[in-house]
Amino acid sequence: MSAITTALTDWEHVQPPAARRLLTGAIAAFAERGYQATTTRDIASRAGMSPAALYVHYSSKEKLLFEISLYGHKAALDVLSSVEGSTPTERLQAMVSAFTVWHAEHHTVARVVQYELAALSPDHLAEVATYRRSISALMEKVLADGVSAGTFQVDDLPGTALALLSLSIDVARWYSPARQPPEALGSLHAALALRMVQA
Amino acid sequence: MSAITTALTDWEHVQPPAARRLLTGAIAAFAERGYQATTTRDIASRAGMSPAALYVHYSSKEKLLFEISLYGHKAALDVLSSVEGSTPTERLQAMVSAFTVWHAEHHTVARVVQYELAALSPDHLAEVATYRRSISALMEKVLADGVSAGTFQVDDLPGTALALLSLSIDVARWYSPARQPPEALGSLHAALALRMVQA
DNA sequence: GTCTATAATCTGATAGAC
DNA sequence: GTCTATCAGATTATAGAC
Repeated sequence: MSAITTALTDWEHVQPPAARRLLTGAIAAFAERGYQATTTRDIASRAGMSPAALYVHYSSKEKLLFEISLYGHKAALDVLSSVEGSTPTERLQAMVSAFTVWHAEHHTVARVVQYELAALSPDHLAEVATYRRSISALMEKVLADGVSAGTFQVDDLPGTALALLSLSIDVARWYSPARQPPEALGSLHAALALRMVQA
Repeated sequence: MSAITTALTDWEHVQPPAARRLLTGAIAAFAERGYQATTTRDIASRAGMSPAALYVHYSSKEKLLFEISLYGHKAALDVLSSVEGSTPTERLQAMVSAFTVWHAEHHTVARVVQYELAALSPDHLAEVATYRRSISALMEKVLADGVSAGTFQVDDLPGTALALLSLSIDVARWYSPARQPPEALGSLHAALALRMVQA
């Protein structure tokens, strides 16, 4: 597990602890009810503080969302880019599996990353959009490699890449830990993905 | 096109016209910014009315959301259940294609249907949940039929059915008419779906 | 760095005239 | 059935004491 992925798991890089409590409280609240339905009082009370204390650590509610979204996007990109494998087949399976596992394991953060983009300021949205384009590019690259090698047969490359990402991203919408372990879901999606593109 | 699907396209069954203008305005607003970020003033002004006029036609903002969500769920179920085909292969392709086309063509309503469930009251959520279970059951049925007939090979039936639905549902998240016609996307998804389950 | 208190604004919804 | 006016409460954010 890379440094950034480990960091996302415990958020220990967010200092001081009060700022971390606010951030993890905000993640839980945003994932549960959405950004707009979450109040600063709600976030502060989850962190055991008064509403005013939030503004010592974050200049606004939107800035808190941005911190979560930015770090979440970095972690999601890291998960895809740190995959290893000597063939396109191996890499595609590892990518789809890891991306699905991440969306299941971190489904609260993933929900904020995937469904609260509209609440970001234009500047902040532009910044996370660069990470989103990198994620799409990685998926398109492995498909192109497989086509070149003759192991994949893909008619619509951008469309197929988007469909593969959809499979993992949509996990954030419905996943609940009670349903199944993330790894089982990752294996299923990796197998389905391979069948979708195999020559 | 069945009666309910035609009706969803123009909402002519919503009477009087003032109620319809409020409802279509609410769909646009909810899809654009989400339910919580949309104000009753916003909805009313899109319909060319004062905020107070909304309450002559709908008893609350949540009731308006429920009307949209309920009818949207009915239409989505209708799209899946009115599919024809003599073999599981034909029916699966037609179902995935039609479900994807519906989510692209009606991506504003679909966004409300798929992403605003948390804003519904417990009673209203329970009512739309019955439609959601029917949708899942239809997808699981066609897979089971294909397995029985020997044309499909499916290891995890509920998981694969959910993955197939995900492919279409996630369209509501990213679709923009500028990107591609709904039918092209439907064909792509139908082809990918078939490869996912073919024996 | 946290608190209490509060400013300034916005929210869903209602009252009553026309 | 639509309007203007408004209520009662909630919202983000700030001021100033400790």
